[in-house]
Order: sequence, then C-alpha cells, then structure tokens
Amino acid sequence: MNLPLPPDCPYYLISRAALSITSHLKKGFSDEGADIIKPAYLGVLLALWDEDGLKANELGKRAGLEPSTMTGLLDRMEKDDLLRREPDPNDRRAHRIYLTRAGVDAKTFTTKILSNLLEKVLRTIPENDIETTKNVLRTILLNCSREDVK
Amino acid sequence: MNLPLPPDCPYYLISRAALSITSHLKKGFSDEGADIIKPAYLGVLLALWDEDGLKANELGKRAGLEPSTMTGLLDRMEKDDLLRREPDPNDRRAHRIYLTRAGVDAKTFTTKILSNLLEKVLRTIPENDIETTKNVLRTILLNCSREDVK
DNA sequence: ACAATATATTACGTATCAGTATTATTCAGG
DNA sequence: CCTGAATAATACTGATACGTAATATATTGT
Repeated sequence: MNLPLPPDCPYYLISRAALSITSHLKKGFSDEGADIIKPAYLGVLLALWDEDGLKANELGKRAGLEPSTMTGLLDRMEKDDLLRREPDPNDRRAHRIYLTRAGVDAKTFTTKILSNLLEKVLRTIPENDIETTKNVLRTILLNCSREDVK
Repeated sequence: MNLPLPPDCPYYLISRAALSITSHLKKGFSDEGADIIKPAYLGVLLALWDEDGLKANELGKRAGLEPSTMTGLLDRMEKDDLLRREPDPNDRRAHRIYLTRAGVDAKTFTTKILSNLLEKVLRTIPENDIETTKNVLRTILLNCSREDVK
C-alpha cells in the first residue's frame, strides 16, 4: 500500500488549490482597494445578492459553514458594515440578515475581481476538464455528507 | 456577467471539498484512537517518512506551507512527540527535523486511515475523472505560482 | 576583511473554521 | 396547557494558515 506523495495525493492537491486561490483572491481584493471584502465573505455575499434577508442558519447551509462558524463570520461582516442583523418578527430565536448599502454596492467590483481571477487561474484548462472537475468535487461533497449521516 | 452561484463556482467547490475532507480525516484519526495525528500534520509526515532529517525550509516547500506557518506546526508536532529539531551542523541558521519513534510508528495506521477515507470519498468516481481532476488542480497550482512571480 | 545581501527561524497579530456547551425559543404530543 | 424534543444563535476554545517584522547567521562582492 504505497501512499501517494503530496503532489499525487488528491487531498493535498485540493487543500493546496483552495489555499492558493484564497491567497490570490485576498491579494486581488487588496490590490483593487476593496480591502473590506475577504474571501471568506464570498459565500455569504453570493447568497445574499441572490436573496436578501436570509436567516443565519440558511446562509450557513448555502455557504457550507457550521452555525458556530457563521456567528464570527457575520460579526466580522457586520463590523465591516456589509450587513446587519435584524430580529425575525416571526421567530424570536432567529435573525434576518440584510445587506447594507455597502454590501449591495460591493457586488459589482467583487464580481469582477472574482471572475477575473478565476479566468486567469483556469485560463489554460479545457472547458471539458473544468466541468469534469466540478462534478468530481460535487460528488466528493455528496459522499462526505453521506458519511455524515452514518 | 452572471456570477455562478456557490454550487457552480469552482472556488466554492474546491474550498468546500478541502474543508469537508479535512473534517472527516480529523474524525477518522479520532475514531481510530490516533488523536495525536492532525490533518495538518500529514504534509510534514509524508515528507519525513520519505526522507528524514529535512530542514524546516525544505519541509515547507514539500508541504506547500510558508516558513512562518512551519514554526507553529513543528511546535505542535514536537509537543506531540512526533518529531524533534536538531541543529544543523553545517549551517548554524538551520535545524534538521527528525522523526521520533512515535513519528515513525505513526506511518502504518496513518497511512491506512488516510487511504481508507480517500477510498470511501472517491469510491463512486471513475478513475479517469480523478486523474483529470488531479491534473486540473496541478495546473491551477502552477497558474497560481506563475501569478506569484508577476 | 567588511559591507551588503541572502537565508532560516522566530514573534506577533489577524483571519478562518470546527466542535462543544449554553441559552432562548418554538413546537408537538399527551 | 404543560413538558420534552428540536431549532437558532451564540460563547468559548483550539487548530490552522498567512503576512510583516525582527533576529541571528551565512554568503558574496569588492
């Protein structure tokens, strides 16, 4: 049973790719003077740009983050004036998350920076292979969530 | 310019897959009573099992981590008695990293846990698609490092 | 040999994410 | 209508990773 060395290990490759893109994204935001936007904010922003006023809970599901992670993330984003929490009138346990003006306005340039970066990073890769990769990753996520149930 | 929603965004998929596998790996080590082994240790362990006595610097290159990240990681691993630092006789700036007995012994069960998990997570995916995915990820890493130079 | 440069490590601060426990609220069944 | 299970959010802790700056040691060009 020969364990693959790092450059051949799927886990290594996935982890490194994630960190590497994150790092570039961070730099991309910084270079464009959009320092308020952090890569970790993207999942939440994408969800809220699609549908404003979600609950923290629902946001977590869409962004793939645990509830305990959401608290700190929303704290940071609220401090950065990208969103605000408001009590849910129908459920006093819950809050609704609404984008601020700044949060709405961020969509344009954030979108541009993200797609520019992805374009550069994926540039040399055939469209087919990217689709295959996305499907593989989706399957991995599916298999992982199956494991969770067990 | 329609930004892909999370489940369709390559960056989202890569990040989620990395976190998801990491979480399962952690649980896998825990379930097998191998709590000392943390997913983050793998890059270093794989490198040292291949070649003992590397410098922190070289280890960082193999594991894909920054020098400043290596310090804390090696600190934790040393505290967990998996390795020890020894001064490099030829370069007084550097240290050589050697596996302890526990670090050597960890290879067998760590290897088994990792390959079991990967087998489970990748089980349903055609070998071809996995190869394609690995190549795509390698290309992404390459493109990212090219960006670095720029 | 000496100053400038390069390398290795460390120190410190920040960001990110998960797991566990806790609190407050809602809801379902008797 | 009350009690127990489920749900929403948070607090807290630990792990992981980076960037910047500081320090110590080596190497190189003159």
